[in-house]
Amino acid sequence: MSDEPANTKPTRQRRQGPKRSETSQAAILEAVRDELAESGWRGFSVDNVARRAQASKQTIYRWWPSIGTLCIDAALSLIPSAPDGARDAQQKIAAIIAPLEATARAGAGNYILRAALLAAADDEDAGEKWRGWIKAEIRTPLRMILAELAAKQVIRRDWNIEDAMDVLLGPIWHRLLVMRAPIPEAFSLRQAERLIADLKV
Amino acid sequence: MSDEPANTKPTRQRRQGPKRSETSQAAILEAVRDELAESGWRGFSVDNVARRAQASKQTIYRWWPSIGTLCIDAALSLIPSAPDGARDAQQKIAAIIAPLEATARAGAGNYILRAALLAAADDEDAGEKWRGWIKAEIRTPLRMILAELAAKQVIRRDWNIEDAMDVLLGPIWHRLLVMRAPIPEAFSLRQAERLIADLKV
Amino acid sequence: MSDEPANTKPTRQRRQGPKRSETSQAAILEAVRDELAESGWRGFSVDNVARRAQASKQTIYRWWPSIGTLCIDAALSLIPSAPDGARDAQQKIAAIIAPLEATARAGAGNYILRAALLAAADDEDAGEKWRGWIKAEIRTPLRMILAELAAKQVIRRDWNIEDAMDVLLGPIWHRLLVMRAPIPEAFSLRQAERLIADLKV
Amino acid sequence: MSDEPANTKPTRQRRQGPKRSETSQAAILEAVRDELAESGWRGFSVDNVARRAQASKQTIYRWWPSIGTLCIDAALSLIPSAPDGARDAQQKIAAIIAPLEATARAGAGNYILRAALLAAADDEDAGEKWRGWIKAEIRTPLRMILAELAAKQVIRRDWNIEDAMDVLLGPIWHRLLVMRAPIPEAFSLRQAERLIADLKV
DNA sequence: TATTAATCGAGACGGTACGTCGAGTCTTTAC
DNA sequence: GTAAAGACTCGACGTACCGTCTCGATTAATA
Repeated sequence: MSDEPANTKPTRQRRQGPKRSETSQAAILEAVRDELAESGWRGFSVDNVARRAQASKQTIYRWWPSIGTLCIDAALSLIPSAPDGARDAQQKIAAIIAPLEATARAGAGNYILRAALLAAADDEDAGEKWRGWIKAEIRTPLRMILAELAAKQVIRRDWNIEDAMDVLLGPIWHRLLVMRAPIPEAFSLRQAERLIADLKV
Repeated sequence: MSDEPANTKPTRQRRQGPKRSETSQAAILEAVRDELAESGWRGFSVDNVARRAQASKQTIYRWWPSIGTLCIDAALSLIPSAPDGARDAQQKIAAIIAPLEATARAGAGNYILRAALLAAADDEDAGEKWRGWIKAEIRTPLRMILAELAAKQVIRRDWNIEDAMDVLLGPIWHRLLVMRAPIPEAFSLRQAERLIADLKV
Repeated sequence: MSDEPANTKPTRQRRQGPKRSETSQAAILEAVRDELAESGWRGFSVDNVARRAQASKQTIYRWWPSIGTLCIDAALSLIPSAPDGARDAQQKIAAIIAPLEATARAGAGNYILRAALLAAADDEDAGEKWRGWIKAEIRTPLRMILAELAAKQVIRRDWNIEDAMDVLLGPIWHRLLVMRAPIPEAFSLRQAERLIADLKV
Repeated sequence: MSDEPANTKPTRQRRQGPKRSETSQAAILEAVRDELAESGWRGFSVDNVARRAQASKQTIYRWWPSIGTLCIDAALSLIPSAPDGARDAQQKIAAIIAPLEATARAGAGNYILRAALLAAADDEDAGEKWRGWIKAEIRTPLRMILAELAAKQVIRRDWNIEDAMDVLLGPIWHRLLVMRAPIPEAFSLRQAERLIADLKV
C-alpha cells in the first residue's frame, strides 16, 4: 500500500510465495482509523492496532515503513474525491478543498484527520507522504485554475502558489488543529472567494 | 508554573518547609525545550527531561498536571512579547502575531513551537492552555483593534472574530505545521493587510 | 540476589531512593520455579514469569543479568542443606550429594532441577553460577573428606578430585537428565560406597 | 529423515521429483549441526536452519515431527560406529561408549552433542528418540556383554543393567553437560574398568 | 534551638508499548 | 507431489517510558 514496486521490469519476475493479504490490510487500516479517533497521535499504539485488526505486528511493519505513514494511509483512505459540477472559478477552487472539509466535518473523520495531520507534522516519513498528497491533489489543480484565471486576466499575473495555499488551506488547519472548532457550512466556498478577491487585479 | 498559587483562601496559611525551587523549574523548562526540539511530540519523554534537567520525575509531576501542559509552558516561555511602535492599523494587527512568527522563524523555536502545537492539538489539557493563551494574546487584542476600525467605518460592521482569526493565523499553521516551509519576511504584515482588505466596507 | 555487592567499603554509602522489594523478588523466584516445572528450559519465558509474579519485566532484568542465572537462583533456593549426623566416611560423602538427590526426587523439584541444569549447560552465565555452587557445596567438602581418608591410608594417595566427582555425580545426571528415570532409595549411599571402593588402596 | 544417516553430500541439485530430496535433507542436517554448535539449544531456531540450508520451513516440518527430533537426528548423524578389534571384556565395553566420547571430544561435536542432549532432556519427542538410540546402541550391547561375563562368573550374578549404565555413562554427562570439562584420553577404558571392578564377585 | 512539614535527587515498582525475531501453518509458483 | 519462497497469526525478546511510590537529605518556618 505504502509503496508499490509497480513491476517496472518487463522481465519475468521469479517472486514465489503467497501474495499480500488484502483482507488483512483492510482490517489494519480500519483499526488504525479507530485507534486514531480514540487515542490521538501520541496515544496511538501499534499493539492496539494489531489487537483490533487481529493482525500481527510483523504484518504491519512488513508493509509500512513507519507508524506515521500508516496513519497517513489510513486517513487518505477516508478522504473522498472532489465533487464535479463546478461552473465558475470560485466553485472550482472550492471543489479542490471540499473533500478535506467534508472529512474534517464528519464525526470520526474530524478526529482521524487531525491525528493524521499531527503524524505528518511530527514524523518525517509521514510528512513527506502527506505533502505529496497535498501537492498532487491540491497544489497542482489549484495552480492550473489560477494559471487559467491569470491568462484571462481575472487575477493578476504575479500570483504565488505558496501564498495561495496559505490563504486557501490555512483556515482549515486553524479550525481543525488549533481551535478544535467546528467548520461551518460553505467554508470552502468562502475561502475560495477570499483567495480570488485577494488575487484580483 | 502551570497555575499560579491559587491561594484562594485568605485563611492562615500553614506553609512550612522550603519553597518551590526556581532553579529546578528553569532547568526543567530548558530541558523540555531541548527535548521537544530534538524528539518532537511523540518522541518526547519525561524520563529524558528528568535526566537532562537532573530533576526527579516527582518534581515534574508535582508542578504540572500533564505532559502536554508542560510542553505548552516550555513553548510559551520562548515567545517574546509584542513589539511597540505600531502607528497604523495594519502595523498594530501585525504586531499581535509578530511574536509567534519570530518564534517560528528561529531555528530551535521552529521545532519547539511546532511540537508544542502538536501537544495542544493532541492533548486535552494542553489544548485548553494553549487556546487560553491565544485568546488572551491574540483574540482579545485583535477584537479591540477591529472594533475600533469598525467604529471608524474603516471596515464593515458585520465582521466576525473567528473568521478574522482564520485569516490571520491560518497561514502560519500551514507553513509551520503542514508544509514545514520557512516563513518569509514581512509575513505578519502581509496577513494583516489581507485581513483588513477582506473586511473592507 | 544474583550477586551481592557485599558492601566491602566501610565508608558511608550514599544510595538514595527505595530499596529492593523483597516480596517482589520472592514472587519472581516462585514464578520461575513454576514456569520451569511446567515449560522446561526452552519453553521458559520471562513474560510468563512476570505475569505469574505480577512483576514487571524491568524488575526481573534489573536484578538478574540473564535468564539463565535467574533459573539457577530459583533452583538453588529449592535445594536443602546437607543433613547432619553422618558417622562414617561413606555417610559423610553421601550427605554431600543428599540434598541434590532429595530435590531430584521431589515431584516439582525433579522438573525444576532438570530445567535449571539445562540452563546451566546451555547458558554461559548460568553455567558459571552453577559450577560455582557445585564447587562450593560438593567439590570442596568432598576434597576435604577424601584428603582425610588418604591421610588415614583408607584410600590410595593418588586420587583425583575430578575423577571422584565423575563417579559421585555422574549417575545422578544420567538418571535425572538423560533417562528421566526415578532415583531409587539410598542412591547417594550407593554412589558413596562405589567411590570409596574405587579409591581403595 | 528420522533414521538414515545420509552422510554423503553431493552437489546441490535445483530440481527434485515427487520423491524426497536427499540433498535437501543433507543440507538441513548440516545446517542444524552448525546452528546447534553456534547457538546451543535455547538459541536454536528453525528459521535460521531454513536460511542456512536454503530450504523451506515447510520441508523441515514435513519430515520431522518436532524441533527436538531434528536436533537428535543431526547429532546422531555425527556419531561414528563402534570400533572393532576389542579382545577382552574391558575393551569390548569401552568400545560401546567410545563413539560417544569421540564425538564429545571433537571441537564442533562437543557443542552439537551437548545441545542435542539438552534437546533430549527438554523435549518429550527428542527424549524418546534419544533413549531409543541409547537402548539400541548402548544398553543392549552392554547387557549382552555383562550377561556373558556373569555366565563366566567373572562378575556377580545380581547385576542390574540400569546401575551399570549409571556407572558407565554418568561420568560422560558430568564432563560434557555439567562441567564443560574436556574428556581425557582413555576415558572409556577407565569407565569400563570401573564398571567391571564394581561388579566383581 | 529543636521540631516539623514541604521539597528535592534518585530510583524501584507494575504496566504498556516498542520494533524484531521465532514457531508453526498456509499459499503460491516452479519443476 | 515435492520443493523454495515467503506471508500469515501469535507470542516472546530485551529496552524504554509512564505515572506512582518510597527513600534519605535538605531547607525554612514554627514552636
